[in-house]
Amino acid sequence: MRRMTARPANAHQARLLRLLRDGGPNSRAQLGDQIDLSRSKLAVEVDRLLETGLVVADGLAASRGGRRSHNIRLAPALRFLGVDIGATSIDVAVTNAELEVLGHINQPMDVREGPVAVFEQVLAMAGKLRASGLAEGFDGAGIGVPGPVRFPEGVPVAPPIMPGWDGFPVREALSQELGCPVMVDNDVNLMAMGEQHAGVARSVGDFLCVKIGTGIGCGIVVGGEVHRGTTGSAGDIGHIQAVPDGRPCACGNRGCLEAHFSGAALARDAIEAAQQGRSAELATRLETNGALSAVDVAAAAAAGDATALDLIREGGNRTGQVIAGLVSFFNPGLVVIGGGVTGLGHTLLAAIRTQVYRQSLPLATGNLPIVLGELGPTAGVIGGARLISDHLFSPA
Amino acid sequence: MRRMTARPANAHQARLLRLLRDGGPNSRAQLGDQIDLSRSKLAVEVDRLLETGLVVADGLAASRGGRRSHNIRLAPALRFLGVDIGATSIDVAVTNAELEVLGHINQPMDVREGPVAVFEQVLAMAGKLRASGLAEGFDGAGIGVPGPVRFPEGVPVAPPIMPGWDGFPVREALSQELGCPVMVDNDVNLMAMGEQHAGVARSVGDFLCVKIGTGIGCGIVVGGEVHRGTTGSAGDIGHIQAVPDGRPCACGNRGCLEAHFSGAALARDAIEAAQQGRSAELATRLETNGALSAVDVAAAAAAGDATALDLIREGGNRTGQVIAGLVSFFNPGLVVIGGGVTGLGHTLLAAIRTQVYRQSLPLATGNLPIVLGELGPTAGVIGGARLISDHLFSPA
DNA sequence: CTCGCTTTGTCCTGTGAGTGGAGAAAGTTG
DNA sequence: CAACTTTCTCCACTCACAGGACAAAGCGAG
Repeated sequence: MRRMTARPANAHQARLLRLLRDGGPNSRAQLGDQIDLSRSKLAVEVDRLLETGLVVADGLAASRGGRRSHNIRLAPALRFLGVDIGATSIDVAVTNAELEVLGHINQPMDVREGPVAVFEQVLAMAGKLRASGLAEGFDGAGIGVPGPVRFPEGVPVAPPIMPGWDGFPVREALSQELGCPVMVDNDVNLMAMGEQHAGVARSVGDFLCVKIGTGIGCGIVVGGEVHRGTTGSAGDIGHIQAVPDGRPCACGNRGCLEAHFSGAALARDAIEAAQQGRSAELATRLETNGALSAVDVAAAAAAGDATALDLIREGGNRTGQVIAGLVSFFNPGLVVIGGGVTGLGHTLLAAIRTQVYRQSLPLATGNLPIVLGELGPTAGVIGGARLISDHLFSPA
Repeated sequence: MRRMTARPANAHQARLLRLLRDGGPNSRAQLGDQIDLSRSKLAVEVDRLLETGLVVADGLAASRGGRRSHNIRLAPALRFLGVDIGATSIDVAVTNAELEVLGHINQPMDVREGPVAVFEQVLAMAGKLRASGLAEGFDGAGIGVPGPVRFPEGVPVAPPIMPGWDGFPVREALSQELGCPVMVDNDVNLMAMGEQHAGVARSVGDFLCVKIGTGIGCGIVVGGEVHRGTTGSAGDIGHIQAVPDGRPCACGNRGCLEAHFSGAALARDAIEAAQQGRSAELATRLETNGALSAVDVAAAAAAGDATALDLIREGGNRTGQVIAGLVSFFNPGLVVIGGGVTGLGHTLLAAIRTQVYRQSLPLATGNLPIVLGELGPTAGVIGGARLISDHLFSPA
């Protein structure tokens, strides 16, 4: 099947496509209420979109006291692929044009195996989704990778945790393999876009989205747009100093936030605590599993283990301290906490909140919600779909 | 004289006004090269602007091998007022429509004397400039105040160092007194706009402008626009924790950057050093002046005083540490250092650079210039003129 | 000085975007 | 069936804008 060949011809059409994406099916009249165009002009643009096949008119809506309206909706066959490549696993999902997740699969995989191996896996996963009948093909894909990206070209630059990816033409390669347009971004930015589109950050213009997983990063949204920085490394807060003369970090400095709190650091601390006999709960788990991860710490904490709770609290304090600085600096309207370690839940959140509310200025924190992301692992893939749809739903 | 009554009627006219402001006089042909309009349409819009009196055509330019062009320029009588209210002094300047400073005066004054006293002073200074023949009146004024501002209304909110200003309708009050449109912003943002318009930050889209004066603040420019944050307190980095369990700060916390390094903190440290006999140079100055300020420390350092140099270096290190975090987070294309203590010059800059280049990620610092502002005390007033001209030169 | 060339500025017409009103189509309620 | 509502279509008019033709003004060479 030939996929989405057309693109909106002008800003009006782009606007209409986004309205349909974000608001679902709509009548011409309803669209007219949301866009600053006369009914006649609107009708013309809708007709042109119908001609291109990007949108379809199917069926009539129930009457609201007058003539029944035609349902205008985005082509139901449109499919976007959202791919979230994490440090240790890959998420792939298909969405329809409204960015609703139709299917989602996750596979463990170490990103350090390199782009070739990872892409093989991604393509296999995409193929599986297609084979299951959810899509006949993909009209676009948004990919997140755990490192800085030169956004216009879609190429990772100097990514610390994914050697072998530096300069690899991710966008071009995947675009060829998938046969559709591809956009690439940092995984944290994707998460921010996901929460912005369908999560807690709807209708917030300026917010921060802190992702604590294997590493720590922060998506920055200014005026509804992701801020990527001059070299694409904006939001890389894992190597901000959290503890003066603290632990040595892989980056060569000492006391980086990431060295003191992240999925990796937490696991290491937990193992140490277990081996030193400071926590029976963790020791048991270490013995049965042979290893420990953030999930074990969360479970131990849930079981009331004091050491586990301490670990979480201390990490939350460190993180909160750094976030407090960022809040003073950036003055966001919302802070979202997400990523793998959010399983640590309320204990973590409470520690972060305490630090931020105590250390930042009242004016900046006065009305500042600090909340967990509500989309979990789907934030990234929805963000990917959103990224590519924003691209495709803009004037050619 | 009646002042600027007209406003640009559409985006084209606004664009033309800004081109003329930033590029000086221009022929119709040259304007056509810089704007995406046909010559005919351009001519129409220029004619309309000529009718309103906002621009004038005076004289012919030298021939460049063909017909001589008319010089189109902004009305030469247009005057903007830039006002920079600092913690301890007031700067007022008049500019022409091209934002060139025609006259600039400075008066010491403590902002804590409150808005009424300060405005009396500002009006007196503005009157002096007018009386000197530099302006027959003002077409607009941009005011900077040393605290957070609710920008749309032009009202300071919860300003820590200027009690008595909270909620005072600065914009409205001054607009009445001056009889012209007024815009109000944080002084740090004004400085950033000044350096962006006429200083080191020309042609840089994303940059930070750190102002170290009585307090410490940071102007944030994203994509050419000042980021003010949700409550107008963005850039308030003076109360980011720089030293864990450090000195008590007026804000109630400990170890704030501002408590360890700022004009006020530096003066206090210098007096302490003088009294403890750690610096003969500073002691002499303390005796003759009865007090010490950042200027004295700068002079002592220039004279080779080791203690003074140490004070500067340590402050620079603290500041650099905080900036390093912000650089990792924001990934700017430039960092500008300005404000009163820039008299400390190269010693300070070197300390800041060392910390930033050591602590931030190579990708973020790789090509990051860290420089002193080049406009000094005029940055703020030029920024003020820029602020109001941006406002007036936008579609009504 | 005249001729050819260049640059600048003006005029005019055609095209297409966009508005707003009239009214047709399709429904509901009484 | 009449009166009223909502949705959608059609049409005429306005205005923004492009682009070409052309006039105005200047330079340099012969």
